[in-house]
Amino acid sequence: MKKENITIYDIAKEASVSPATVSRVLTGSAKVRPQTMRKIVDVMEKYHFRPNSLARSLLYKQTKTIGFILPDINHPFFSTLVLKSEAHALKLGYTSFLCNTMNNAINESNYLQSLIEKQVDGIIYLGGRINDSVPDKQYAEKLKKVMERIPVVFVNGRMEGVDAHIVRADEETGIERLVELLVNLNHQKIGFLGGVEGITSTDVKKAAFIQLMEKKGLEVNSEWIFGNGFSIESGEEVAAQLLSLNERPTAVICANDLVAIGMIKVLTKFGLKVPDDISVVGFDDIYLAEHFPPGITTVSQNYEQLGQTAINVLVDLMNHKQIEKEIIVPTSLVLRDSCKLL
Amino acid sequence: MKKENITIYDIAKEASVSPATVSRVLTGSAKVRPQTMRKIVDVMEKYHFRPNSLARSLLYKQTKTIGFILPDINHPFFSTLVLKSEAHALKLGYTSFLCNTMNNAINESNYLQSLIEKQVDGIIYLGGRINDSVPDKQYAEKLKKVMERIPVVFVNGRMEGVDAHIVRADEETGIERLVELLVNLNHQKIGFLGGVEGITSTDVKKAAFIQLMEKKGLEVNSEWIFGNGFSIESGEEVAAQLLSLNERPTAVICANDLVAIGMIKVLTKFGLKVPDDISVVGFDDIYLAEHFPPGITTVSQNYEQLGQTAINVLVDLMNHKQIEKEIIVPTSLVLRDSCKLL
DNA sequence: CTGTTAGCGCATTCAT
DNA sequence: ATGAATGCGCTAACAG
Repeated sequence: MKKENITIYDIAKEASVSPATVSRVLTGSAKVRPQTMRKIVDVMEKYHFRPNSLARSLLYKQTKTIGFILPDINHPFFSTLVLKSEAHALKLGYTSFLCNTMNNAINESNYLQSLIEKQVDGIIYLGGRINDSVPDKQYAEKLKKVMERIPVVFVNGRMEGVDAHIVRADEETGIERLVELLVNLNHQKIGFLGGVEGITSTDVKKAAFIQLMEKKGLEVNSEWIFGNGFSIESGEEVAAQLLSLNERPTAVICANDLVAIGMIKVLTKFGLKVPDDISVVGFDDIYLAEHFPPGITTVSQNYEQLGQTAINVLVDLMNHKQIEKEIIVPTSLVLRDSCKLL
Repeated sequence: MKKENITIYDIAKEASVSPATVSRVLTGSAKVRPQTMRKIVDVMEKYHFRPNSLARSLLYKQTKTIGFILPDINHPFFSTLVLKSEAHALKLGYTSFLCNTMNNAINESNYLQSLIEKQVDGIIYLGGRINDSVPDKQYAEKLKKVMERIPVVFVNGRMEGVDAHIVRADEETGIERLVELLVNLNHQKIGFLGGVEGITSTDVKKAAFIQLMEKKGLEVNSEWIFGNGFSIESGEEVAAQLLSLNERPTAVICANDLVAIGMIKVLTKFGLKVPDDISVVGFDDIYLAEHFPPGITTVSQNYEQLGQTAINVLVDLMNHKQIEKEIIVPTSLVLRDSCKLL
């Protein structure tokens, strides 16, 4: 079957006008006599006519479309961020392509290619290779080429050698708040667990942690800094490791809430109570952090603001507005019940 | 700035060939002399040329694009299902539009409109108005019109008066397994909590529950059937209500895992232990069900199979293959530790 | 094997 | 206020 589309020509013929006039009522670009207008609108409704945005986009050279590149929509951090971003984009008239790379570099390249061919007006890069502290040279080059033609915004990431516009949550300050909180609760033996070495968000957090600890004259015990991953499962592993330590920290900061959840789960299983026996804090404030017992003290990414800012920057870029290279969105401490006075 | 795109004409000129020949190397639709081919490929690479898929789609009348309509990507059920579906769609060469309606009818209509204008090849309808047991007449009509031109697949939903292709998890059998499990554990006083009256998935489950209970000669106490929502919060409310009951069931089936989580959280807070004092089971097997203490016994939606099937049906529809109107994907019982022998 | 031409559906000149 | 003609970028005839 040939998909026989209804076009403005069909409408024009039936309404005994020219295609141009139909187009005028579609765009409102010029005055049309009310009488003709009515006739045209009637015919359009009769056939449930909708203009083909492909044709329009081909002409206008814009598609009102944004591509999101991210590792995994199933991770609450991303699903929340995408949700908020997409909602804001919709308000601004943009529809969103979703590209889950599953941390697969080939998927990532293919998706990038596909987005370009589909002529998206801009790309929001939420994660993937842009988070590698030591990025793939070739991919960086490709990304730079892309950015010459299409606006790209990195969220919570940066790629060495790629001078992209960045919108990021203030993870440093978030970590600092966490450290200060724990110190105020008399903790001195504090660990940092989970995350992945070489991924910017982990490196940033770890660096902020170490720096403030040292500044406060507290020991940074490298035995209390380990872990590999962002999932509940990796939190479970980390907890097991922690349990086997000779000397344990009295409090740990986890790379994110999922890791904290995994930790708490295993610690509890082995009879350690959180926060009575050990204080555990997370990061991200995924919606679960509130509900997972005992309620996890964490740092909120302020998803709505982060998402909206990213979209706003992207749209500004599309409109060739001058705009700062890096915008930092504040994070905020969320107090719950997973840490207590030592 | 005018977005000056590189086109096959530019490539053709620089390679001293005709646009048609460039097109041929792009599509592989006809033989090109290796020598000419090389020349063309070189020029294409030099300019990082990528064909404009809008032009191509305009011609082919297909965009290799699928639209997903769903309430909220932040809900783990949807995020998992979308993830699996999108991955499969990608394998088949399709890119996905994401449309979060936030249960807002206006958003839903707008998105539907937008998807049509963007000429998506098909629509996967994961939730929203298609789940209303008593659907909006006008919207149903609109949907029917859409379906005349674009394949649509409903997942876990149906809409009265709209004869759509449906792919759904076997929720009835899932509920039956749950009931049987609880009965085998000697429970007789069983409640069904959460969900929303008038939403098909809730109605289906509730009906299956009542039917099997009656068949087994067990009392269906209407005081043990209540709740309004699919969230953790609604689970919390439901738990509070449950606690105020004169006579309580010994086991409850929750409309989904989030409700179960909310319930368990509040019950625990009020000193009731799950499963010791009351058995609680969920539905969906979101990834949290495994990790939320004590580990929630539930029914898996088999996301991967469900998602793949939905995409396969949609693609078959796009290829005008004859295909069953309704495909039921099996669900499976997942045993964990939230219920025990009475 | 390669070039020329027409058309996908729409919006926009330029006329009238 | 309206119509005719043109082009957005690409591919599929149709020639040669």
